[in-house]
Amino acid sequence: MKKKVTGKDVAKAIGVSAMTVSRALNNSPHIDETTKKRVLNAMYNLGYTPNHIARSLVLKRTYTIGVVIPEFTHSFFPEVIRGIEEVVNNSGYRLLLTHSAENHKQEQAALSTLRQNRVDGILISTIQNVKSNKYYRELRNLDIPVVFFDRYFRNIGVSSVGVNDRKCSYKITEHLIQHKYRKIGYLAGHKNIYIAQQRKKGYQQALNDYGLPIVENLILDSGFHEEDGYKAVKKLLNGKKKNIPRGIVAVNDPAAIGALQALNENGIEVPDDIAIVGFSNDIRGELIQPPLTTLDQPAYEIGVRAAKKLIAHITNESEPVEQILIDAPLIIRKTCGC
Amino acid sequence: MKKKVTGKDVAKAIGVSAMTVSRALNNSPHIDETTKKRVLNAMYNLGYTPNHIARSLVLKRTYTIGVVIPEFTHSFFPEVIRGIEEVVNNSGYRLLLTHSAENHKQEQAALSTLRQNRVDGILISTIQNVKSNKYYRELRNLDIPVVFFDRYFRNIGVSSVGVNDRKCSYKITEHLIQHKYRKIGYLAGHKNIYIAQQRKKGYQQALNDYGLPIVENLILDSGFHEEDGYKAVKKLLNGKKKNIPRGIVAVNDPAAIGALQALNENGIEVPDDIAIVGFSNDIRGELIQPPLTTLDQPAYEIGVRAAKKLIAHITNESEPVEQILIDAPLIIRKTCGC
DNA sequence: TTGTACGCGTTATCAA
DNA sequence: TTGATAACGCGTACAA
Repeated sequence: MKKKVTGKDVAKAIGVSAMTVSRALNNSPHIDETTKKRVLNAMYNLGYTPNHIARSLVLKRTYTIGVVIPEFTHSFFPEVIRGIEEVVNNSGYRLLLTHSAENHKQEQAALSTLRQNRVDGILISTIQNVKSNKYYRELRNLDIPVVFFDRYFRNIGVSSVGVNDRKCSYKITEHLIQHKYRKIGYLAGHKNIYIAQQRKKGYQQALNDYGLPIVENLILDSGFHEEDGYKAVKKLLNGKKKNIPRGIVAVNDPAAIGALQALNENGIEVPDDIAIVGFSNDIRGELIQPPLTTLDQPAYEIGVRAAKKLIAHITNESEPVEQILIDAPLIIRKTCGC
Repeated sequence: MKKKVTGKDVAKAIGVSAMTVSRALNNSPHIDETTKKRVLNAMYNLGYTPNHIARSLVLKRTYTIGVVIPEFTHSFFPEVIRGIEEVVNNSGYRLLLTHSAENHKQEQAALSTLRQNRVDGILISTIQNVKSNKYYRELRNLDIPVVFFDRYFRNIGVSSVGVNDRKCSYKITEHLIQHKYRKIGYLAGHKNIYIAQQRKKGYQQALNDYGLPIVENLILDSGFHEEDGYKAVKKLLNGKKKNIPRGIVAVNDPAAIGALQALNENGIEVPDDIAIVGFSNDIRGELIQPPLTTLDQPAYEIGVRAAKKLIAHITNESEPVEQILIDAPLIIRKTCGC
């Protein structure tokens, strides 16, 4: 294990001051070209690597962006990170990645880690079972800029980037209605999540706009995962016949996939007996039988937009707080039956 | 934007020295319990967050581990990261994530970034088109420990964690042989990648051990992606009949999935006309028609083992260099036809 | 163009 | 148990 070479070592090696080394490194105009070359040469020969830690300490900027993601397994977040990563790297920043595992304590710890590391800004997608947004309101008072992505809150003075859940949910519900479905049920996500609320509202508004009644019994309690959709449909099939819809709008793809499995197991033909649509364009939706009609949640773009907005906040003190909504295109496959 | 509170501020607020604050923070035994409580209280009231940057500068340790991954889209690496993350978090480290995008320049930049940030160690899965391992040999001479994961080199004095490619490839080839397949082809990955070489060797050795000839024409040039498998099989089907095998061992699942698509498009029944097996247990393998027989590359475990080994190297100067090989269990589904 | 002095926020060391 | 001082590696401000 070699000892680390410092700027001073480089300076000593060629008989200049540490400042000259620093100037060579940072392309200062106040340095002779010849001297600069000598320094650069010596750096290379000695295997010098600038100490970003020390640099950060004096500059009070780390050029590092912190990310908090709630889960890793789903294909969505890795894709978002790819988008973030693209922007961040091209802007000379680094990425410090943390993980909340859908757990409040871990999320707090993650935020604390990022702050201790003095990241210049934070991108966060919150955990799901948020009881109140009081905690997140405080992020506004943090000493560094924050941008929410995918899962967000409005009206708390923090910028966010997400899909236009309400509008898109409306769109896919409308798609079913336009194809003559009338009795349309809903597979709901967690009540406390803003996006779940919005998607439900979109579903309800579509029914409303087309003069269809909103039937509470057709709205099934569920969650965001396969097992949630699976259980909800199992329960539905064991319940009263009159509560069984002709079409189902699911809060997301995993829930739809779980539901589809339950339907398949019970010999119910999709879409002939019951149609079903999802939300998020999970990688499996295309392969499952029958292929799932869904909305393409543009993960990569969400990452890109969120990262850009955050860097704007970092760079420009007066960058306006904004709720950025991205449209999710409809992907028509087989489960809608058209 | 509030000004950041320092330890000095906390000290001043209650009339102690900065050292006392530091001691309270680090659970030093040389501090009075009452004083400690006063300090902790003041920290809370002032909203103090320790500056990890400054701490790292003096301690010469960042408690940060750097990761270089070659790609993000595939489901494999996110899962590895989950494993790494688990270990790293529970050991009081942080994760600095970088991305090489299968590109040599970006990989070098990533390593440079990590070194500049003075990470305590590096986990790296190398890019694919490596011409020589000369570059990676130099990692051994780095001033910090390195551990390869998934894609690695042997005999260059650096620890690594990966699946036992040769043995597992042997195992899945043997599976085909034992089910009476005789004319078995191979969909090869890149020549320069160690794991591709190993998998090919496993395939060849299985043929050999069972007294089957190794026919060069049955070994198809290919790559690691869907389109590579797709093209290779298209070419095969347009070529001479005698070169068409009864079974195909693919270097990995994406290649197998691409190949399967080509077979489907040409009306070739799998497994009745041609059987095919993959390697890596891609999330899609289960859903594709027919479901893919493959080997379950234990991504999470690879991440865990690699992170543990790295931390061992960091903590213990004389931790032995080791090539850790993990077994990939066989997952029998439909494409092998048994 | 180059160098010197100082400070960034923290901790190790030694003295009180 | 507590505090003063120096040091970590670098950049800003100023002087030469």
